[in-house]
Amino acid sequence: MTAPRGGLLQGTLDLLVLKTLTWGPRHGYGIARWLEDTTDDALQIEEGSLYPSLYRMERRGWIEASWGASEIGKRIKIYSLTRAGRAQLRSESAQWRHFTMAVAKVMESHA
Amino acid sequence: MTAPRGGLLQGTLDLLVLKTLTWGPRHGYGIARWLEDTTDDALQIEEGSLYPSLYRMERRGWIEASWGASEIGKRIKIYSLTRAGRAQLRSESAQWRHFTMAVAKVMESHA
DNA sequence: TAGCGTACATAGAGATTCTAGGTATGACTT
DNA sequence: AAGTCATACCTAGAATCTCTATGTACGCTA
Repeated sequence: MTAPRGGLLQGTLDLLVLKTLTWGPRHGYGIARWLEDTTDDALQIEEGSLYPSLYRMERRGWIEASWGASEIGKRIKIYSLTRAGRAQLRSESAQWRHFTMAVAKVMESHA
Repeated sequence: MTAPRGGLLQGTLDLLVLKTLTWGPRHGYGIARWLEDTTDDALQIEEGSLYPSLYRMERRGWIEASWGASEIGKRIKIYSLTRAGRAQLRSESAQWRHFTMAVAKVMESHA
């Protein structure tokens, strides 16, 4: 589902997660809640999309994880941005802007 | 993949093609050229993405095709929007705006 | 006749997202 | 005490889309 159509996130999940982590380390569940809150639930973060995404990005060296405990005493896996992750975020941000501007040119075309 | 990440079009190809056809019937190759011209080549429309997309949309009843001839005498397949295609375009347009606005909220967040 | 642009088509690979399950713990309710 | 809910992580497999690579065909031009 590109994005794709199957999925509503259309390939932007990594970008969204990386951006979220610029506000400090967070665990997966917390990232999902923050994204949903920030967008007034316009974005729904499915766990079946989120955890594989986190795993991919960790493997690529964009984020790193450590185990900790939440305020209510639950075991959580805390992710933070690496230097490479910051670079990746800059790159994906630029690509996203470039892409959406191109789509906007088409959608706002007249004639 | 999309959206997707493998692909640069992230699942928006159908939307872009439907929008292109609001300016009148066009053949596949012409749609690709128009999109590239309109976006100053920011979007590259691969034929391996375009033709399957046209097939899908024809099968779904969003566009319909008829054979014709180009100005230089080549056999071309001319697509036009159906009523269902116009409805689909309105729907996908709205979803796209909704989605990009949500992403923008995240990307422009501060804190 | 070699090359280029036009024009359509498809198979298979690659990538991402989603559905649908599973495991575990603590807090709160009945 | 038992049931339910929210928190929290994880994974397999399906679905979908885009891309790479390739093939066919024709007309023009150098």
